[in-house]
Amino acid sequence: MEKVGVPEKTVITVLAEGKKLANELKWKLDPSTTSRETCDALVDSILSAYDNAITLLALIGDGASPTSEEGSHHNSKKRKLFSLLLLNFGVLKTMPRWSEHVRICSGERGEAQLDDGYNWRKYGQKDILGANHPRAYYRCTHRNTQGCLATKHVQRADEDATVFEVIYRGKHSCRQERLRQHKERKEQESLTCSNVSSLVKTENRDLNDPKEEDLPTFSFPSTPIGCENVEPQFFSEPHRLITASYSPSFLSPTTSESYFSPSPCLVNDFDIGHSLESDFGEIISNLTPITDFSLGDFDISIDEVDFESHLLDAIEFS
DNA sequence: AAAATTTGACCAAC
DNA sequence: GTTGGTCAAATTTT
Repeated sequence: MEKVGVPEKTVITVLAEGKKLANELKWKLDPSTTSRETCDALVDSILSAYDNAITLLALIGDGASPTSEEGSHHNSKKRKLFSLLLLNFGVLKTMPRWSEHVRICSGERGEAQLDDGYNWRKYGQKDILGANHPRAYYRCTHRNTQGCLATKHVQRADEDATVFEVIYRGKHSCRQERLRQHKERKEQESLTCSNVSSLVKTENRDLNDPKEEDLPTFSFPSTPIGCENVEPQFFSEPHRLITASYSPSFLSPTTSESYFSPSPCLVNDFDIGHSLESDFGEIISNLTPITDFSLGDFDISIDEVDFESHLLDAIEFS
């Protein structure tokens, strides 16, 4: 079994991403040429990169490494393990969640507006018990390339077929080139479109809210959970709520949904029904179970530069 | 050829 | 046993 400087490699991957972003921010820092939103977005991504890196280091440093054994493994195996890791370590569970209601109004031109500026990749659809419409699952397109863990799911409301419930999980730590342009466009539209009502996002940290200081190994620098600065302008600039800072549409840009008829127009607030189901005590207690994992053999192909592999390798060889 | 979606299978958690 | 969430092969789209 070859020994590779894997933890470094992993964290470097993430941090390098953060550095790129920071560099970008540096050049765009001039307020006269760059909007506040752009800077905010960059800062958010940088912070998320830190989050990821710190999470990785926390995993590594916590003796969470299983003893690796011989065997064969493929990428699929790695990916499954990755998901499991995310699950076990509460990386997913602790991610900030918030929801939005999107009301679509017919007549509006469709596809182009079914776009929140983020690049989503649909990875599943599920019929939900008691619901009239299926739920579609999306993850950030840049998950593998940049380690962005943001996901969302979208579901048409039972009571009002013109409303979609969108539940987000996790901040984007990726670069989203389209976002800025998209926001600007939406902003213009909202000035001329009277249909736009209010946009309120509701995060669900109020219930079962762990003290942020209670985060030992997972504590993230400025905002442990990260809800607070997912979209800072929502809190610091309330007057911007109605603008396109968050657009009504959350469907995949290139996707014409199989069951969603398009044309988003206005957004309503929405109180998420369920609470964050895990607190940090649980996370810590969850640190142990992962240890009885045995990973397969080790092969780092040179072309294999995706985040998940790095994470797994990091854990394997820490 | 590459990227995104569809859809049944799979799996952990009730 | 269900159920909600994810995976991944097949398929479609670009």
